Amino acid sequence: MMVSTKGRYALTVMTDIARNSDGGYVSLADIAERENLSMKYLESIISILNKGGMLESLRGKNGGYKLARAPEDYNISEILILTEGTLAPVNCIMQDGVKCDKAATCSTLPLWAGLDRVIDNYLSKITLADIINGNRRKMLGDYCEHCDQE
Amino acid sequence: MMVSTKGRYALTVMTDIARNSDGGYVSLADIAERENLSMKYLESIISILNKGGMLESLRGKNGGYKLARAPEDYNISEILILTEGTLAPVNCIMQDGVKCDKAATCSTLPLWAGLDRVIDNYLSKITLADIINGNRRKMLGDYCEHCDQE
DNA sequence: ATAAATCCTACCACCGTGGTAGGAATAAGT
DNA sequence: ACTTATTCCTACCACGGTGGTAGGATTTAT
Repeated sequence: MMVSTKGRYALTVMTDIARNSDGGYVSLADIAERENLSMKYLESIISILNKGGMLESLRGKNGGYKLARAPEDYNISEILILTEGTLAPVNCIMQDGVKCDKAATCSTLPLWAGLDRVIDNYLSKITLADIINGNRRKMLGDYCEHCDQE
Repeated sequence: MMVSTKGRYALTVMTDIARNSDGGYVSLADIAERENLSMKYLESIISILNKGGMLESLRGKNGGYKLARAPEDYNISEILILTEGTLAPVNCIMQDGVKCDKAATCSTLPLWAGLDRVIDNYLSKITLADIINGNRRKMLGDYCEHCDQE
């Protein structure tokens, strides 16, 4: 598995804030309660999002978090890369396409590089707004079972 | 990261056997030496491949392993699923598309399902023969930098 | 009989995952 | 000024998977 709870919860947090903000700050306690997740654990994840510039925060009473940009201006790839560190499907491919030292003679490298591209291409084209709006056609593409009826 | 050394080495083993077999059996010691990998560790991986029907084995002197089918009849997805257990990018999607219990109300599930499909679609269309033949166009697709010159 | 191989079981160090705990700093409302 | 609600920060920890290692039993060709 490539995306741990860190990345998944980060996305849950982002969508929760987007849905419940209406311009103001959303408190961590509210998010944790709504999403039924540990507030303490969420704290460590939201801290990454905040330091990474995905959120704006306000301390003290009535404080909380809100999105730094509009939902359509976040792509899923950047959120997951920030929280997970990398989305590379294998250890022999690092960030920014850097290869391992056996790369020159490795016959399987093009496979991993291709897989990496396919994954990043998919995730970078989907936005936070797509998730909030339930854009199933964009997320599931030709595999969407119900898109024809919708 | 989604594919550990288990899956990567499995693929290395399969390509090594395909290239060095010419109908006969290839010994584990030879594979380990050629690929510069621990023979003992490879043993545990090749055992999975063998039990999973990917290989045929012969014990005793002059024994070893050979492919059970032609290289073009293996797709990469099945090799990796056998060795890794699953290729699902997240824990909330299991094998065969089974979803978690919050699936009905989960707004991020279509994203993960879509990602899962994209990955499986890519890996199931590439064969062992493609890797051996260095079919960069198929593996790297539009991202292949050198395909135009080839 | 011997050598060369697969096969089988057991063991282990390390690190990432998925948390928990406690308190310090800050801001708003009274 | 005080209280309350909130973020922020540091430290800690159990568990399981990864990436091996070790030793021997079994099988087959020569």
